Amino acid sequence: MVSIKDVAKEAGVAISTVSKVLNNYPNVSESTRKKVMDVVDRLGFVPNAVAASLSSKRIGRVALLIKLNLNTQASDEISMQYISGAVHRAKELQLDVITVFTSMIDDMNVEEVTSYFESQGIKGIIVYGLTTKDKVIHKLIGSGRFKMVVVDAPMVNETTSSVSIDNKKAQYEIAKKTITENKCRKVLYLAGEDFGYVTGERLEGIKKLCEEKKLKLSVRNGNFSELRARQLTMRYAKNNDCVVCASDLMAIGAMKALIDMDIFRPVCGFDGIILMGYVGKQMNTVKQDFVKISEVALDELNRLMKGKEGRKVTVPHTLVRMRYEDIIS
Amino acid sequence: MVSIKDVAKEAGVAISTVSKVLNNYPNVSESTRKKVMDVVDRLGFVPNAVAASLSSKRIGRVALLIKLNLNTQASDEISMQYISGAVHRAKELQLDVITVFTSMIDDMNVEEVTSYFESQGIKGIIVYGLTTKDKVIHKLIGSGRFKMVVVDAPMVNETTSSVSIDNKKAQYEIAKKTITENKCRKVLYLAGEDFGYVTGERLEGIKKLCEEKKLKLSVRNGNFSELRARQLTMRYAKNNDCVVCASDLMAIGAMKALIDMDIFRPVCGFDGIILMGYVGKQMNTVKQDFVKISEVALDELNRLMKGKEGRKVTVPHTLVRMRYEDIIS
DNA sequence: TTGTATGCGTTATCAG
DNA sequence: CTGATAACGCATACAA
Repeated sequence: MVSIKDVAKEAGVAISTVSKVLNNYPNVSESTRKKVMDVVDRLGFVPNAVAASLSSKRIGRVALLIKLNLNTQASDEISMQYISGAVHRAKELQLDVITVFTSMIDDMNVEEVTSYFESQGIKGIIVYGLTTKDKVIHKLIGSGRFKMVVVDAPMVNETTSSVSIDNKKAQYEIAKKTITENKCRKVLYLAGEDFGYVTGERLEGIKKLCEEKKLKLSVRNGNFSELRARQLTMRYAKNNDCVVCASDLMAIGAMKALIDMDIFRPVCGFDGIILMGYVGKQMNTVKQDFVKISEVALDELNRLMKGKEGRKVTVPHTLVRMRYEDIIS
Repeated sequence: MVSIKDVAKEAGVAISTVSKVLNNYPNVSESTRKKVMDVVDRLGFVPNAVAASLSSKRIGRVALLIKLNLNTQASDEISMQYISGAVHRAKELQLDVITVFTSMIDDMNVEEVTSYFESQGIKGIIVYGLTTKDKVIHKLIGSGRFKMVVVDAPMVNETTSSVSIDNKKAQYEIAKKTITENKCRKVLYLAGEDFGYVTGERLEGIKKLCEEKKLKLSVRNGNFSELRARQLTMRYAKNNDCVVCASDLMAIGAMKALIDMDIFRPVCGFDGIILMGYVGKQMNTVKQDFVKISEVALDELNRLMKGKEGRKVTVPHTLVRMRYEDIIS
């Protein structure tokens, strides 16, 4: 393995000089800079990230904290898009990212989680899909020990930024579209789980719409579960004109239930996952660009690590209609 | 951050002694071992993995090399299951795993990839979904620089093991089940992509069956693509009695095409992904336990890193029929 | 502008 | 069985 020592020897300079060149220090003459870079290229030297992060208190690595939920197809798809966006952007920003799955830290307390991340040389963390139940993560955010970006949860402080779409607005818009297209008066709304932050925001959206339009609104807790949505639809859809769902998975469950019940009600979802295309019926949904969201999250983390303050960042969304023809490949 | 030094001081022993206790060295008295462990627990000390991997020439870290394929739902699901299995087993084996996505090393040559992994302190790599096109990975395997386990590709040498189900047998069995259930004589087989290793093995399976049963076999290259499968089915299904597919995704494409053509032909798939349950029709398929496969891969890598030789490991599969009722949650 | 020396947290070697 | 001490590869304060 070619190390910085080899480069130094070969270039006839000191190790520290090589280090300075590599890290773009100002006080290096152009001639030695070139001399060193030539050797670096020739030897194909790549700095040892492990050693660097040990030695330096600087930049540090970034962790993507991902929930591994094997029960639903949808979360796999979303997680993968998040990862893809983050990895891509990290490469551009020259940040060293690692992915950490919540199952790895499930049974740890804050101190343990902190030491775990520190033991990995991590300075910044992106949290995807935080719920109010995740006490440990909340403490982690409060501790200020790491720079953090929380996707889809309104956590903001000195060292923490939040990144998400405008959930309230999106829910308002997609429901409005569906409802006006079908002239509905009575709305069945299947909400997400109590512990999710987006649940409340989306609920506000539908409430605002129903107040404005003077619609009758029935809210049921669908818990982001396809099965639960199916049951609720079976039970309550008949007395309503449409089913507005806080997630695509619930929309799928609702739609399949309606088909089995042999009645028609317009259904709309939320997220824009590919699975929607497989259901056979077209449905309105909010399309979130998860790749983009994750890229923005990384930009934001980069900003925080440069010492800036935490803030709230909103990413745009679109309204779409998912069809099988669009997703097949 | 509490370090090994703090533990040593607190326990009144030398740093090296603490290290020995932590790494289960033989020559440590039971009394000091206990004394040290007490302090470790009390202080909540977690060894710094970064420093450890810098210092040690030993075990080292493990990388999971994952293909990020955003075009298909199916691969997301499979990747996530692989990751889940690996992460879980790694925790049990006390191995430090990191996930690396192929997009990160796409434009590198062997030397660069090697330095990249070395710079991450990686000693062992698990490769998921290798194709014959991945020249760089092949060179990596040949180099013997890392201990490697290849999932779903028959690569075996001194430092490389292969882990997979018996693809030939599985394809034989699922096709046999479907064909005998429906008394078929003419079989349309939609094969995987040319570059995939499993493609050839599965093809052997169906060929063996058709020879034994004296069935007429038409093989088409479906390229693991749902769309391609749809097109091929539209074109060739009418003249055949059934459609045997080398992947679930193709089976879904074929089934949807058949529905649109308004003709019935039994279809069977391969993999056992959840998406199968969403298609509306029940289909036979081979269920691979991707979590289990990944666990086995990690066990195998652990074995290699202990100096054992590479070998071929086969994981059992099952035949199932996927229904919506089974996958909804 | 360049080089020297020290430390990051750990493991490994070798005396004691 | 235990404890100094030298690496590991790199960054950086400080000296030259």
